[in-house]
Amino acid sequence: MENPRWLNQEEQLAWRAYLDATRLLLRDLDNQLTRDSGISFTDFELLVVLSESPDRRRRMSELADAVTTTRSGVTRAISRLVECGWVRRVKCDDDKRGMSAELTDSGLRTLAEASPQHVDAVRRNMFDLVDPNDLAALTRTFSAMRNHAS
Amino acid sequence: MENPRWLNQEEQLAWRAYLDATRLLLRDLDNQLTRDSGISFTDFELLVVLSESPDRRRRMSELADAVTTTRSGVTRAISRLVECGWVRRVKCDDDKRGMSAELTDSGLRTLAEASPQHVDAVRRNMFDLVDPNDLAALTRTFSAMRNHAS
DNA sequence: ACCTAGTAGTTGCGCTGTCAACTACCATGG
DNA sequence: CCATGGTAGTTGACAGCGCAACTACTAGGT
Repeated sequence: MENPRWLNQEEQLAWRAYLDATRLLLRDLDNQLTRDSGISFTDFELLVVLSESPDRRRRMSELADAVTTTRSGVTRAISRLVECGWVRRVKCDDDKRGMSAELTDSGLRTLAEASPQHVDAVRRNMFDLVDPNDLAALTRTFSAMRNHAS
Repeated sequence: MENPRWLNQEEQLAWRAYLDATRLLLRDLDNQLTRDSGISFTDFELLVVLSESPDRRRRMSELADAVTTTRSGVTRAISRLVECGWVRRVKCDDDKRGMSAELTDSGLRTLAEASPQHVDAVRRNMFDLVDPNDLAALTRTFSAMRNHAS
């Protein structure tokens, strides 16, 4: 690495703003959810994925992919959610190793109650601040990054 | 909250891409740093801030602001860095409550060795994938978000 | 000078997340 | 039909982080 390609002025600006804003945003969203609905952000995301799944049910490993975490992370998160009565563990019949998580009615209700305030927070702290002409640039950039990391 | 302003299609796309890409990127950078240089990403950021400070020295609370963390987070991180010999704790003489962290020569050397590979990773996983015309949009957006959260 | 409200930093605690190791199971080839 | 390499999920050990409580100190008003 004899000739490092340092970031130029503008890239540094973008980089720091991105890091700072993201950390602030994620902490904020987590606080808002915990305070208003007693759910952590990660748990909320899992509930969302489950609610959008056929039969409100999804394999553990698919959940891990869907929210970009490890399998063990999902195991523990689902354990929490089961504890709360929002999710049920269901054995797969086509793969005896497999486990699915299934959203309960209570979980769906909780999600429905938490969602409006959450979207509102996402709007206030992000999308209300995004110039409409810039939205496509964000999508382009982060899609490219996600695909690259895949 | 009788009329939640749900995200539209494009906003949802942007939102998920942003979340996924960011998590992947941060994990990746942390792994790269740990593997290649034995430093975590948070610790690295602190070393950078210190290296840019007058006398390579900075108050604890300023460090917390600079990297968008809590004070307790900084206390523990600095303890780790002191343990490694990369940072020294220095009492403030103008404020007897105060503490500063000071980068040691060894810390500076470590930082200098780690940086090229790190910037390279940041480039490969982010800036190489950003259309130059989109960079300003990123800066605008995240600066606005940071200011809003402040 | 003193009292009080506030700030700087640290620490105990609990929570969450990751890694590596483990068990149970699948699936392919001989 | 069994052996073998790979996959699904869980768990134990462990590290990092945030909150709240605490100590030490500052600063402004009286």
